Amino acid sequence: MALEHAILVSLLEKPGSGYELARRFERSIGYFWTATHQQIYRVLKRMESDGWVEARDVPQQGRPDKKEYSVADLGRAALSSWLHDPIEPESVRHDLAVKIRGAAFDDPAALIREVERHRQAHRDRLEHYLAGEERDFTGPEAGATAPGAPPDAERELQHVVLRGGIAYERMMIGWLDDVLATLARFGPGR
Amino acid sequence: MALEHAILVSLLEKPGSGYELARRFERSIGYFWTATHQQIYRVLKRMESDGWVEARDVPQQGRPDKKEYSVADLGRAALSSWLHDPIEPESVRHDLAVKIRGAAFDDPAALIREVERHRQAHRDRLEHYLAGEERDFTGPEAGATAPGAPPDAERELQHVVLRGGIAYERMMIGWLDDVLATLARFGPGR
DNA sequence: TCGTGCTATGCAACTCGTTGCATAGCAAGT
DNA sequence: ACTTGCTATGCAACGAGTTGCATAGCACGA
Repeated sequence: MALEHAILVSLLEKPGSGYELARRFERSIGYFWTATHQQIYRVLKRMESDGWVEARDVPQQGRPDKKEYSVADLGRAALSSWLHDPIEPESVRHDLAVKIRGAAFDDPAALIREVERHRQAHRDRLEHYLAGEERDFTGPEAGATAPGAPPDAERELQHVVLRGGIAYERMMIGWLDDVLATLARFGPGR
Repeated sequence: MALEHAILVSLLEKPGSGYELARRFERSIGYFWTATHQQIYRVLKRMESDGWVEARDVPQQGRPDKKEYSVADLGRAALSSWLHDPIEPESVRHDLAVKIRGAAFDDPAALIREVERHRQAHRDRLEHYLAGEERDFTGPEAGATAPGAPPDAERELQHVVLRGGIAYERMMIGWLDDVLATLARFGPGR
């Protein structure tokens, strides 16, 4: 399980509340990990009772109070130990691939719309990633780090992960084009 | 949930026992879906009691008997209805990406070996996929289907899914090279 | 004959993740 | 006054998926 570790990384990058974490998991962290607020609150609670993180009540004006979490020494140690443990390469789960093979026993042409919808979703994500790259990772050349910005290593590693997301979306778009061309060959000739 | 649907597709391609299904999930179906024998047995049982599949006892010589499952009408209908329902594009989970961003708070150089291990695993899978493609999808040209072989649509759709696996592995290898180059920049200069 | 290993099926306990629902403060529009 | 919507946290129940263990037949080699 890596959710706790994803939370540790995110809190090290910047402390925040459960709610804030949930929103990050819809954006930058969401490039490679997803979680609902439920799961985040539950895991945060466990992490707090394990001494991995510490909570601090922060009153806010115009909004409900929040609990701001930050990483404790035990959490840093746990992360470090996990980083040094080897993990297995992830196994894949593609509903869409099941559908594509299943289409052989139904109407292949009926799947075209669905595949087009997925292609569009991946195009949207790609645009979103590219906009984020433009915003966060272009501009001041190496060395000229803006004040308050994260140090070089952190920035560079965030960037390479984002490039992974971009490569993934580009690959998917190309493959879905291949799928569409294949499905088209069975639509009319059926 | 698509496990039941993945099982339906696999049984339509060829009837088989729970054990045989588990092995297919380690090979061709495993390109895009994984499941342990536990899950398969449990789901098969539910599917049988729902009337989606039918079991037939098959005595074997030199081996324990097996229960061979095949798809019933209700199962075919359930698959068809699922195929016509839209699904959400899958969300991603990459432990390795968590580690890479986490490396900013530890020793980036220590991650190099792990990334190299993953790169090798993806190279192995790519080789495996390419061998499968060579074996199953080259040779007799379109139209000249061998006797007993699955019909054109089934074959073509299996092939396009395999091409997806190949594209995925190639993308991963390329990205992991990018990751290694990035990590290398922080190893010596740390 | 004893261990190893493959086929074949299954139970029990657990963790992970999702969904539905509930609460509560405050802002802004109608 | 009422509704809508955002921040913020949480419970309860369920379903999906993993892990450890157990059983049993048979083959094969040391």
